[in-house]
Amino acid sequence: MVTPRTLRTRARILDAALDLFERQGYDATTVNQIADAAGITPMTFFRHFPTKDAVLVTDPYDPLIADAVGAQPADLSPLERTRLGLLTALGDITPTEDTTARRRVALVAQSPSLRAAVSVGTDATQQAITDRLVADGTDPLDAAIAASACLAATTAALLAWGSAPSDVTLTDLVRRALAQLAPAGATS
Amino acid sequence: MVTPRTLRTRARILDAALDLFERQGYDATTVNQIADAAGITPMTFFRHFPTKDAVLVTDPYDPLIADAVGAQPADLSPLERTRLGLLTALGDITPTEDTTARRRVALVAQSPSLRAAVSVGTDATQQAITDRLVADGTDPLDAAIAASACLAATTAALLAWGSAPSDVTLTDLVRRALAQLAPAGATS
DNA sequence: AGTTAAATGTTAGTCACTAACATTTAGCGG
DNA sequence: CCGCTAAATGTTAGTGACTAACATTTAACT
Repeated sequence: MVTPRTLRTRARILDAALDLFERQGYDATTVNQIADAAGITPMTFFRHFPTKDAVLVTDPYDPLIADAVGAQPADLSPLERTRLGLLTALGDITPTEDTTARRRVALVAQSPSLRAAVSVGTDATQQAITDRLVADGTDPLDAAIAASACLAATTAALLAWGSAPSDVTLTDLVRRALAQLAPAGATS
Repeated sequence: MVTPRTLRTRARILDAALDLFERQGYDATTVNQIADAAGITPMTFFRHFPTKDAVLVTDPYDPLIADAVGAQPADLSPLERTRLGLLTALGDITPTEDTTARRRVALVAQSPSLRAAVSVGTDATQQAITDRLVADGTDPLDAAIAASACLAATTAALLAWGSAPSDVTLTDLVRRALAQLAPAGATS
């Protein structure tokens, strides 16, 4: 059940955490400090976020992305299908860009331990794409290669976006990243 | 100072850890158990390996790889330089393939938390390659994209190798992985 | 306003990992 | 073979992320 109270508490944790992370760094900030600043107990923190890094790392877009990949013409190479699928999905996702998104990404880009946390999420997305490709008859290894390479390029663009000038859009950077993986002479 | 005693202890820890990981899984195995099985103290474990996952995850090849990338013709695209550099470096690295390598990789492939640990190492390698490309005048984002995409494909091949039939060599799989990132019609 | 389920608090614990200091052990010269 | 010394190990005590079980409060809805 999603009650208003839950949302309020969640928002307060998020505010407190982002603030502390930016002021003292991610590693130097303890969950206890976040809980204190949010006026709650450490236990309550973990009821809203399964781990400390979950405050910064969340991406529930896996099914959407996998579907977009699956919707690409099956006669293309796995890499092309993944590439075009990601570009398509990008259009559906970026509208959500709220103001805190950039703060989050900038923080993630700074800490190696956080990038590890991101990689867990990416791993799930990769698996979703891979499964979808394999279901269409692609060899599992080829599928995993295509998915992981495209996602790695996308992630590189995402992290760069965190510290890019504010007039640079995420969409631009991701397009540029995926363009590098395009077969020579492709236009999209 | 590398004394024989140090090497013995290190080997005993490694044996005990691999054995326990394979029998009970990585997450279900505690450092205390490893220390007990190796006849040492938990503290001593951490003097030989900085973290629990360091027993399985180690790759000191960064400078070698970065150099191989830098040695590729500078008029190629960043992606091509990275791709060819990795293929070159592969020849210098794979001879080290000892019997436990496959056990290690197979274990890593199974646990998400371990793949996160791998990604920390990969991250360092990516940075090394990126720096090298940037030093030659490549745009930082383009460099990061090329490095991360190529490494992601390589990692996918590595993980697949862990559970591949024993007559499949790592070299074959990596070549296949990187071939997918080649411009259309390339031969190497 | 009262009921009740959802949200929070409390307590006690595990596990990875660290710091400071004490103790043992192995490798070395005599 | 013996002692000396530095390297290796042990001990103790602690921090921080995270969990389980149970008690308590709070807010949504009638």
